[in-house]
Amino acid sequence: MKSSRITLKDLAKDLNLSPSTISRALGNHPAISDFTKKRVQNRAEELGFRLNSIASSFRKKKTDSIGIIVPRIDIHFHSLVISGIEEYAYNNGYHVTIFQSKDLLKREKEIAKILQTKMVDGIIICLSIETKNCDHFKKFDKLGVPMVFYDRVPTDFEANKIVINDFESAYTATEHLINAGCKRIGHIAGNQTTDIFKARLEGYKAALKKHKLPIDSSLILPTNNLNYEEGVKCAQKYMELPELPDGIFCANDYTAVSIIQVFRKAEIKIPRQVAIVGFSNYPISKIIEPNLTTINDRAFQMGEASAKLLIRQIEEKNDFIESETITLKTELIIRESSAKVPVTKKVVSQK
Amino acid sequence: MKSSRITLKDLAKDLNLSPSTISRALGNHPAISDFTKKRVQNRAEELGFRLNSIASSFRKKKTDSIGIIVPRIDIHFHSLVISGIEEYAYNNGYHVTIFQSKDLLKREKEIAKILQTKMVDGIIICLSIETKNCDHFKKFDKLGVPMVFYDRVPTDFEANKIVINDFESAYTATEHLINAGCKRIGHIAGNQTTDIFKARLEGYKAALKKHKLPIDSSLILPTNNLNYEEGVKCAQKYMELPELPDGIFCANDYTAVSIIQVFRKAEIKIPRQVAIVGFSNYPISKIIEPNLTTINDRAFQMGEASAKLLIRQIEEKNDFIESETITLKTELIIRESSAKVPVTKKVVSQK
DNA sequence: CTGAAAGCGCTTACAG
DNA sequence: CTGAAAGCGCTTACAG
Repeated sequence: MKSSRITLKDLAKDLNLSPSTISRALGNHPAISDFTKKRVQNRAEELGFRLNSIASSFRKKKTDSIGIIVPRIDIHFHSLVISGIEEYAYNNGYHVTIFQSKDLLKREKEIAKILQTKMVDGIIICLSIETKNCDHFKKFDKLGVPMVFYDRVPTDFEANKIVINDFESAYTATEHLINAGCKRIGHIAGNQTTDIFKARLEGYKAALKKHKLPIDSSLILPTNNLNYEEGVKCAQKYMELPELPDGIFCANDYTAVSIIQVFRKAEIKIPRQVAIVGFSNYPISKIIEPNLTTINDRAFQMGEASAKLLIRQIEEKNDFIESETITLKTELIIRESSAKVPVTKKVVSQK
Repeated sequence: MKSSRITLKDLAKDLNLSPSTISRALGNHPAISDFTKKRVQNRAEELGFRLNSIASSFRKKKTDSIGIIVPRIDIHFHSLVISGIEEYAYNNGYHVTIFQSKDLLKREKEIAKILQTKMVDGIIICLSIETKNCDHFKKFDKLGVPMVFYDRVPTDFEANKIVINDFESAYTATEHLINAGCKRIGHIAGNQTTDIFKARLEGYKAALKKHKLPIDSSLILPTNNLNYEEGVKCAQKYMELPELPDGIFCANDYTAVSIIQVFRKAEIKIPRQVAIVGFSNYPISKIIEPNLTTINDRAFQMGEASAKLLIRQIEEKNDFIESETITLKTELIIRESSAKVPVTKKVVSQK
């Protein structure tokens, strides 16, 4: 059934040339005459010859493939990152193979083992939420396979990282609320075992301190996953307080949206009574009413930057660089949900 | 820098066994004694030996890899499908390599050529919006590489397809509006060069006919991409009519959401004055107020089914089957946006 | 139950 | 500018 493919040798026989010459002609080797190249390339096209890139990879010890490990593909943030990776990789002759850890350490370890056999040229990873140490990735260092981590990155070992400045972003978001006139600012915090959410909480606190506002722990509500349902619960907790906050910085957009909806049902005016700022610039932030002020976390660019750094490391093999960390500039997108006084639409870039 | 990997031959020498035996022991071949297997496997683990699966694929002419071509990874529907594919593939020993056509025929053709060299065992494809014929995929048939198409599938040649019944789903959605008491039902139609959107329009018309309601072409609004902005324009067009429709079946959720928002701003009551039904069960359909009645299009299951069918075809090589088409059951999820008379939450499965 | 040998389809250092 | 030859790291049909 599987009709046998034409090999490079077949093509060589057909053209009365050696396999060496065919290989070089197809690879556009400078030593081959233009006449021969044209002849070979035309005939290859005619016969529908396709190089067996597995054989080629095997011989060259280079697969032109990048392994990606993400918690889940269907989380919008990760799908944007993957899209950015694929785009950059494609334009540079690489292809991407994707694995989902499902946020399980066990599965992440399994995938790491599989990737060691797949001979990928490099790996891009967002750690699972369960991952506390990166021993299972150390083998890649030994094998000389470069790795780049994004978003949830390791703290226990030197590694290439693409991150945003969560502290600064949170600081900027909180300061924006302060500038809008808020005095009692709450924070819906992400899981405090994860560094990025710790940093967002710290940024929030720092902004309050800077502006001499008290840090009121009753206004800081912890969550596990920052999902919509947890947001609803947080909104209810705020409503049970003797006094509502007048601004809330949420560690992501889902909780921000749920707060808006619960408050609106309770006839609490947004932004007049409570101004809201989210984090991530999810599509819903442009649709929810009022539109949500939020932080653009550069998901697509994070993917591009990850792929770019990884491919550079694959191709340069610069022995003097131990690791690189690239911090992307975020952007505060100001929309209606924080406009205590009506503002014209504007954007504040984090410096 | 790249420390040389341990090969199977090294392991053989270390254990004083032949490479044949090592290969069989690692592959759990029945002819090898349990004692030898244990010895080999333990020593492999000790030395951190990892089989070079490129060499193995090359030799076996089997890569255990599936190529995926989607328009874009960051469209939620596709990210769910990919997630379903990855999940099923992973559990069955395959990995997935993803390419984005960006809805460009030119790029889709490029990717098809690349995949011919990559020696993938099979391919899953959602056609680009520009694709009118599938000549660029015919080569895979010749090479004996199975293909499965989902969602946007070819009509010009026999192929394995995973689809939903768009006609029936649209019929069910429209009939639901009729049962809710609507008499003047509009439809926001998708690009009519795409079969699935043609089918949704036909299903809508068929339901009206069945219930002896007139088909009023002024209520059928065409769009190109069914995006939010087009939805806004459609809403405005409806408002310019001498009389509003009392129900609208939208070919996707984005346009449904935009209609809801524009109408609400104009103080048009939903669902009392106009009932709305969407299509796809996007996350936003649960968040928008009122919650959106919609069709669950089984994106994740579509991915699972695609992978399952593909892997079956890869492994069975049944020469008697020309092609298979699997139609997934959709589900009408009834929420507030269509509740002319208040209903308790329920779900109607398409039979 | 184990081994020797051939070979998968390329690429590349070497030679001319 | 082109070719002969070796070999990448496995697997498997064949032999014992």
